[in-house]
Amino acid sequence: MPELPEVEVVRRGLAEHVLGRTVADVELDGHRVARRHVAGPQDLRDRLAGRRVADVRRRGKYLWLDLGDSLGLLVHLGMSGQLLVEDADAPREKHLHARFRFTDDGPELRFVDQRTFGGLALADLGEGGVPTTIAHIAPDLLEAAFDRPAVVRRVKARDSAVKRVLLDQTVASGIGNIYADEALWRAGVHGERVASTLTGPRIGRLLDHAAQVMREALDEGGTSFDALYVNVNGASGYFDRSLAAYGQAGRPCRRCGTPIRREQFMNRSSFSCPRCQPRPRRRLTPRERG
DNA sequence: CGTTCATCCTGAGAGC
DNA sequence: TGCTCTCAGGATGAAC
Repeated sequence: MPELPEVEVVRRGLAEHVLGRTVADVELDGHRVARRHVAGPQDLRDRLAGRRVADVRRRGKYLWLDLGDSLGLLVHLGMSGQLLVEDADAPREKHLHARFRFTDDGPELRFVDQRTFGGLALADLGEGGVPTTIAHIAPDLLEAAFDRPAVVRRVKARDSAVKRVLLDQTVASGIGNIYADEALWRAGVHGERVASTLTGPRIGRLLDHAAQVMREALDEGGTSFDALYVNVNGASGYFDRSLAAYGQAGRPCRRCGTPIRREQFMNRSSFSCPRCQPRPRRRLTPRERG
C-alpha cells in the first residue's frame, strides 16, 4: 500500500488497534521480511517481546511503532505490503510473513506482502523520534515539519525533470507515481519540465496541489485498484474514482476533454493531458541555460 | 553532482 | 486451457 494517504490509513488503523498494547511474541516466516534488520530475525523477535506500543508514527511512506526507550519498529509496505488486524484463528494468508501476538486477548497483527519489497526492522529513534535509518527521508507534505519555502528552493535548484524531483523522497516525502501525476495534472505542468525552469510560485502551487490531492485521497480512505491495497480491516479506499490522470489513458480530460495520454518515464507509466500539460519542447542542457 | 538501469518478488490480464 | 509477455501504489545501489 504505497503512497502517503494509503500508509496514513494504515497508521490510523494501527493507532486504533495496537496502540498501548504489549507485544507477547512475534512469528517471522522466512528471512526476507526482516532482511533490513541486520542483527537478524532472532534479534528482532527477542527485542520486541514485552514491548509496549507507545505511539504509531509515519513519515512519507514509512511507518513505525514507537516502543519506548528510543526503540522503534520500522515498517515499509513496499509495493504490496499489508498490515492486518485479525483474530488469531483467521485463515493464514498465502503471503503471510509476520504475526504479532499481544499479551491481551485481542486480535493479532499480521504483515502480509505478496511481492516482499516491504519489510520490518528495528531502529533507534533519534531527532524528533524519527528512526535514524530513515534520516535521509525528508519531512512529508502533510507534517508540521514540512518547510514549504525551503522545499520550493530545493526543487528550483534541480536541473532534472520535475516529476523526478516530486518522487525524490529526500526532497519531500510521501508522493508516489499516482499522486505525482495527479498533482502535475492539477497544476497543468508536464512531468518532464525541468524543475529549475519553473518559477518559484509555480513550484509552490504544484506542491500545494500534491498536498491537497493526498488530503482528499485520505478522506476517501486512499486509492485502491484491487484487494492488494486495503486498510488494517481489509477494506478498500475509494479515491480511484476521483483520479483525473493516473490510469486514465484514452479517457477525456476532466478539464478540456482531450484524451489523457500515457507515456513512459523513469521506466514507469505517466499519465497527463496533452493539452493542459504540453510537453516541454526539449530539455535544455546545462550549458545552453548558461 | 545527476541519470539510467537492474534488482528484489508474485500475480493479473492481454494476446496468441 | 495454457503459454508468453507486459505491467504494477517502491527503494536502493552499481555503473556511467
